[in-house]
Amino acid sequence: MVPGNRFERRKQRTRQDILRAAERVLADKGLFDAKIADIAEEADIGVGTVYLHFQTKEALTEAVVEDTVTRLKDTVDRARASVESVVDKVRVSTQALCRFAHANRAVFRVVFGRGGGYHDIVRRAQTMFAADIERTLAEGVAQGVFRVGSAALAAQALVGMSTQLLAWWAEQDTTSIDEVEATITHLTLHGVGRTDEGV
Amino acid sequence: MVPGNRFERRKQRTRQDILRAAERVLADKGLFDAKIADIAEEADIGVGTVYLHFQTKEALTEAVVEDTVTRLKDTVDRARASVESVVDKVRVSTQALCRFAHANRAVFRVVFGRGGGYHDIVRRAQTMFAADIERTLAEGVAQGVFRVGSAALAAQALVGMSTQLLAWWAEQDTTSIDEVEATITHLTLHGVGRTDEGV
Amino acid sequence: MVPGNRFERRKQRTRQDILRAAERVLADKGLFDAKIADIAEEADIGVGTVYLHFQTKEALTEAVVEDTVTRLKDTVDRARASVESVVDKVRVSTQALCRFAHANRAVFRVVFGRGGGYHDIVRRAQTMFAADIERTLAEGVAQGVFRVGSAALAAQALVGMSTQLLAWWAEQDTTSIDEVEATITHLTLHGVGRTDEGV
Amino acid sequence: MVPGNRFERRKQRTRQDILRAAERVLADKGLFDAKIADIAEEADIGVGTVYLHFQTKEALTEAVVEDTVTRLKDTVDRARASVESVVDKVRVSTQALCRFAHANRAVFRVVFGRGGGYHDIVRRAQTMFAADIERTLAEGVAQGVFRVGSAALAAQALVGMSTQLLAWWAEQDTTSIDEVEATITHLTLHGVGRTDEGV
DNA sequence: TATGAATGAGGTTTCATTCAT
DNA sequence: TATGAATGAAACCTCATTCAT
Repeated sequence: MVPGNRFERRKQRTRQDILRAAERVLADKGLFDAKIADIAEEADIGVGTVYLHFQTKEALTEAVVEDTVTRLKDTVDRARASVESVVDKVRVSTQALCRFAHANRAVFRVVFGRGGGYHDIVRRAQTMFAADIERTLAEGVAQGVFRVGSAALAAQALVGMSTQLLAWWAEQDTTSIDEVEATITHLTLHGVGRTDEGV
Repeated sequence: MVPGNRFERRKQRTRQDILRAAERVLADKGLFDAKIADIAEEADIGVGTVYLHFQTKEALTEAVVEDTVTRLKDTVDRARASVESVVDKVRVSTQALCRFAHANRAVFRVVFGRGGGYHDIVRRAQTMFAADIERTLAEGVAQGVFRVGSAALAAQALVGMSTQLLAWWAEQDTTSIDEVEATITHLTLHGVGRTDEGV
Repeated sequence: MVPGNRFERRKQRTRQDILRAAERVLADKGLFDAKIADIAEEADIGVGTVYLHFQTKEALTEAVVEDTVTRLKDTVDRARASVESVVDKVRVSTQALCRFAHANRAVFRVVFGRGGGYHDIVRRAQTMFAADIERTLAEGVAQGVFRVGSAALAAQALVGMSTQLLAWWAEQDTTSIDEVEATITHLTLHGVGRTDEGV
Repeated sequence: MVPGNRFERRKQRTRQDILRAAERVLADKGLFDAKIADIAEEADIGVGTVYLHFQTKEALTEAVVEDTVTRLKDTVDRARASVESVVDKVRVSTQALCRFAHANRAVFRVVFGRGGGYHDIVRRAQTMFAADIERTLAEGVAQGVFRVGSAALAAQALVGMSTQLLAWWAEQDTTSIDEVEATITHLTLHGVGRTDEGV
């Protein structure tokens, strides 16, 4: 009823159109070869309209990245909160991460793949994820379930491993996401070493 | 002695000057904000001279990356060849990688850090490293020392873990390279799990 | 009373709102940095509404200038008509000009200050003022009261002197308008020369 | 002989080419409708070359204005220094100003005409000229030759009168520069009043 | 071989104007 | 009549590459 709402709704829809178009174009051309004109054309709007919604090209790409990172963090946080044991936390957060990558393959490639780390926001995101994992690791160590030298370093390493492997996976077509999930989970919990020695 | 040789030597020296200058500028400004003019100035030569040695900017950055990757691969290969057991191969190649990162901090940041994966050559390098590790893993599995689902996936994951952690380390100043090495080795062999349960 | 009148009155009021807002914005940002969007916001209306009242940006700024020039000319004309002698005409028209500048400082700065002469309308206005002054000068010369080489040139020069000095005055805060008036009047009638030599 | 000199000479020649082309284009199209591309074409060079010599469009127009103002000030200063009496100083500096305007008609129109005052540098220049004149006026007053209320205000007014009249003259073709000079000199010394009353 | 001024295609960004509601 | 999101032409500026010296 209120006119402001109608305008506002339309504006928000256009904003979402731009974000989705940007995701597609960025995934297609990469973070540095994507031109604003390409994105505008993909969204089927004028170039000026992009600047009505985002102050600079930088701001647009940051919005794409931030949008993705926020959704991913929500997903992983919810998964982690749904279980109790630290081992389960590792399992389900890995599962959530892989499922997200599977459902958002193109944009995942943009954000965590080639050139993704170029943006501060990705680094901040990795730091956030690492902080969460560090807490779980510390808890596991306290419970005598985990053993790591430095929880902080280990967390950083595990985030690196997961994102790199998923970025690699997202670039090719020969591996199922389930295999990736199994690999991450197994390496995280046991590394490459045998754990059945006494069996 | 022959004049041709003297010219050739001078030419090679200039080429090396450019490569070293490029490493510094790339590390300083990043892969996309580094201008050819910056590199020429850092090398204290004219811009035109750069184009006498490298056909395009792309060729120059690839040369920087390739130079680094080649030296790194030599180092790791030699280390790996110096020992027999698969566990030792993991240990010494991790050690070699970390020492190289320590000795080539700036350029390591360029090649494996933010935006590094943007270049095909880095991806090819990661694939090469992964292939070597995959062979070691397969050998270890055959010996009953290692246990992994897919050696190929695990190798990719371990390369990702190592390079990401080292890239992170190279950006900051609070962690010693030895801690990093210990973390990578431990996670690779055991993950975060306890392996002394029966002890 | 008639509906048409009410609409008409409202329309005229909006038009005046836009003109006043334009004066403020133009004075604030200058003739070339003032955006239509700025003016619309200052007037608290939509940008589209501006175009219901003025066909182009040019038309709006011309309206601002013309409005000011018209009011100024009315004021000066009335003053000039109120006295008889040519010397008094000089005195009172200078006085009227200064009082107008004092009462319309911001818009005076726009119209006669920096960049003002960019618009044809200002040049036409100066020509109109100059024509009036020229007539007074010619009359004074005929009466043997004034002595000038070319009344046309002198008129142009006097208009330039007055508007420039007032534009300068309008930009700063250290001089009273009365001093300015005295200066213009004195220079117009006597220049910098002593006129009391024989006294 | 020294290569640097040859490069430097060529560079300076291009710089001058650009400045001259800019003067022509600015005079032709005005300070705000002149595009960098127009100037580059007029100078018969690439657009990039303009930016090799001037950091921004603003810097280029400032250079044009500053160049003109500097030459003008030199001319007037030299003229003023060549005579002793304050009345002669008024005469010869007016003469120098008019001759400069005559010899640099197009660029004079740019700098002191429509839109010229938009640039700070023009305002600063007017202030400098006014300061010189103020000193002469004060000297004349001390000698009992001149009579003004405020030397500062009078100086500002006289600068305004001269530049405005010359800008007007530069726009049209019907008046000789000598008439303009005579008018400025006469108005400056005597205003419009008769000074021969007692004769 | 070395130089660095010159080039110009191509990118980002602005803003007067339009038009569907 | 009023609105403000949308438009796109056109401007500024960058920088990899060339070329005359």
